[in-house]
Amino acid sequence: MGRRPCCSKEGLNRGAWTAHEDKILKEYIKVHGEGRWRNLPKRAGLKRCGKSCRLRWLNYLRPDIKRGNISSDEEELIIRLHKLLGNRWSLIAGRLPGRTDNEIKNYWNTNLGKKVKDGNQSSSCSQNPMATVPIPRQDSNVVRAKASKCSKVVFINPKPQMQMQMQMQIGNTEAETAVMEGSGNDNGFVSFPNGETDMLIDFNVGDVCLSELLNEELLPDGMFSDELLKEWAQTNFADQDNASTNLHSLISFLESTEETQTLGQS
DNA sequence: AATTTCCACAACCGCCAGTGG
DNA sequence: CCCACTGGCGGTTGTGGAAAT
Repeated sequence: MGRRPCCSKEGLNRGAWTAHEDKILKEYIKVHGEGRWRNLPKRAGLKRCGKSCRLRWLNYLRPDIKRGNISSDEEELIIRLHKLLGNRWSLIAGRLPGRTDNEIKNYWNTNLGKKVKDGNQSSSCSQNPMATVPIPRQDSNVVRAKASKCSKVVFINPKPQMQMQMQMQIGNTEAETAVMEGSGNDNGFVSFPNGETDMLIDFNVGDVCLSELLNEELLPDGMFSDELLKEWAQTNFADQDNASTNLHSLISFLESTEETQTLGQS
């Protein structure tokens, strides 16, 4: 049994939207709100697929859309975020108010992708002697939630009293648990009192070294600041009964801060 | 001026995750 | 647990306009 298509393709308009269609869609959403995209075309009297309506609304008709003229600041931010997040356009777009994932994706594919490729074949996690996980792709330093495994911990300027053993679960089984050597507390776990240490988690998932990104000051001020990362670290490590973690938490954290920002704006 | 090539971007497609019955 | 529905995401394609020949 195959998946039911989102709509019957017969008798539907395709290709570029007309001003008239845009008007119908805008007015319908103004009255009825977003959602229920499958039924929307029929109710609104549009000869379009529901998905197409959704896309049109999200990418072009929403009132808060900012179009064209991506500034150099935005461009720089996109590059940094792409280095951190990879092709997660919706997440990147979430950090750029008024920009859509589609616009950023297109901009990357036509401009930044080439630019970055030309100008950057430099450092990689693989050059770090601590790296143990093979790197599947060399062309980008990205975090991929599905492949996330935390493989190392880096202490930057560790204070003597903060040197400790650290255990992190890097997989689902006990066999996949890594113990970071060093001196530390008895139970092998670590907590992060406010401001007590400069500690970074290195997600060597074959794609990214977070500490490398930070050391290169790739992360923009106020975006993934030290405070933000410390907050994340506390969230994920302060509970000593549950000190295991993985990269999902970072992605989730970024997404949650995004939601918070969104809520704060509205 | 006509034709070809290149580029930007809007739109489509297929897949996946979340959710509710 | 299974299944269908829905919304969302990222990759890819199609097309119109600009630039080059």
